[in-house]
Amino acid sequence: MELKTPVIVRMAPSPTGDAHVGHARTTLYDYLIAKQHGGTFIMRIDDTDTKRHVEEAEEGVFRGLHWLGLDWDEGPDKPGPNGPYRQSERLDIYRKYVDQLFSEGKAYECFCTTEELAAEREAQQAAKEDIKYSGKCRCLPSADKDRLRAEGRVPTVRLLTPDKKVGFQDLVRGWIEVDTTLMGDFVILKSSGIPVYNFATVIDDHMMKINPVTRAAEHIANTPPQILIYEALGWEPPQFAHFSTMLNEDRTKMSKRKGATYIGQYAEMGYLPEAMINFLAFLGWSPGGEVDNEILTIDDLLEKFSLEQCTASNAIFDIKKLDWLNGQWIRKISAEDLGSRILPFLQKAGLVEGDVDGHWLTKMAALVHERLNRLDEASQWLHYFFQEPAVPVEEIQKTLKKQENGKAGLEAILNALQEMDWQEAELEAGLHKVQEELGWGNKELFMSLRLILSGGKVSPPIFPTMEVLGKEKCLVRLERAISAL
RNA sequence: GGCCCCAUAGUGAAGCGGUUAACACAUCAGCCUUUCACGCUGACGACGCGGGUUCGAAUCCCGCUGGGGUCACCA
Repeated sequence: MELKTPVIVRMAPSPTGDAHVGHARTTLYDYLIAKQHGGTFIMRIDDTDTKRHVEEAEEGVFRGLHWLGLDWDEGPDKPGPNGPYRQSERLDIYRKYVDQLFSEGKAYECFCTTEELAAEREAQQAAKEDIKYSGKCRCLPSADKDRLRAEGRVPTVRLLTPDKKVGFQDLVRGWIEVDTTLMGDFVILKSSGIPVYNFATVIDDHMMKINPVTRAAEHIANTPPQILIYEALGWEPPQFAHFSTMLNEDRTKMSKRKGATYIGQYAEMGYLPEAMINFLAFLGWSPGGEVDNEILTIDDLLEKFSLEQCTASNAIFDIKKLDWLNGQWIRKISAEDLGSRILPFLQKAGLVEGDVDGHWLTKMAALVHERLNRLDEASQWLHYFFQEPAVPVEEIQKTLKKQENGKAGLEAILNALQEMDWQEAELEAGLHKVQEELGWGNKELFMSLRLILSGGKVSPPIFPTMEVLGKEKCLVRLERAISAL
């Protein structure tokens, strides 16, 4: 189905303090759609729920999105022709349209209390009837209204919903149709004078000329009532696209209790924004056909993305694949870049205070470049560059058990090392020479050296490690080990 | 429970009436290797079930089953 032009998309999060991964994916798709069509991307804050509103929460959402490298053309932080961009600042606008519907007889006041409505619903549930508003206040005589008002009741406004079928052509799912008799007259203006989400959204989307309306699948059920509002106002509904839901491994909706759901958490775990974007893009979309490479930059996505290739089925957030993708991205950036990205994690692990010599940092990054899947793993690979590791005496003895003169051999190595030029290549040549003289096997020589220098059995290749560690530290550790044996 | 959406290997997915049903992650094996990785090669592994339609169905239709969403003066 063709996309109507001009393309103006919007992302409308409620301010929750951080960007949910679902927000992030929708924002990414919005961003791509807008850019691909030379359109506009508007950020709008849906904060009509005053009870939940938290200051700074909006900023938190933006921070997460910005970290990913996503940005928009207009929004609360980017004034433009369609402002204001917070629903809480557009209340007058909504009011006007409520009044219009009211005066046209398309909406009416409802004096039912929350308790009465809850009781009504319960009764319906018990009787296994459809759960919907009965329409009790539809034809309330004005005398009754006055009486209720005098009692102090403040009415809500409900839309008079016609009995019919409403449908729409979803850009990713095709035709979706619902019978309105199932939903009853719904509230459009709360008694507080603030419109309900569905109403505010329609007004904003229409005034901002949003097309297509893009959002997650949980909004499918909101679409029919929204279309009814468009129709009541005499407006033409936009095109809609509902993206698949992201699920936990156990197929439940992603939530805080079941692992990381916020972008900020992924940043802290050491994922690269580039990898996150790459990963999120593939959850609910695929380039289709033959793909030679799944490592895509945002520019690649700009070229390949299409609404048509979006999937309608729910997708499980597979963190293992994210890990792999993140590793791929780590390998893709330069060692220097990796170094600067690793630094905060080394600081957080308490290995580094303040700055580190950039050249040295780059060399360390190079050592772990092919070994990292996440940035936070750097500390476990590099700790011994900053801290003296304990001497693993037992492991060293085990490694040298076939050598009667293990200790003497290590002393010979120490002596030879003292004379060496501290360059990777020199060290390699020099140590091979010592190895020949000693007659030790690879494992005996290099594993014991690795144990002594790094304190463990696993490390990057030994020669570059020695070079980066420096002559002094290496000799000291060797001496320490010899006396400990 | 009503309504809506969805359904290809463990996961992400290609496929749009005729294919030996791609590819990627994960898993397993081998190679590479001075440890760990990276890399390379290979293996395992799928059309949820039942009916139609059709010469022919993963592809179209219906039912079932399963999963998800939604039924608020939340968004």
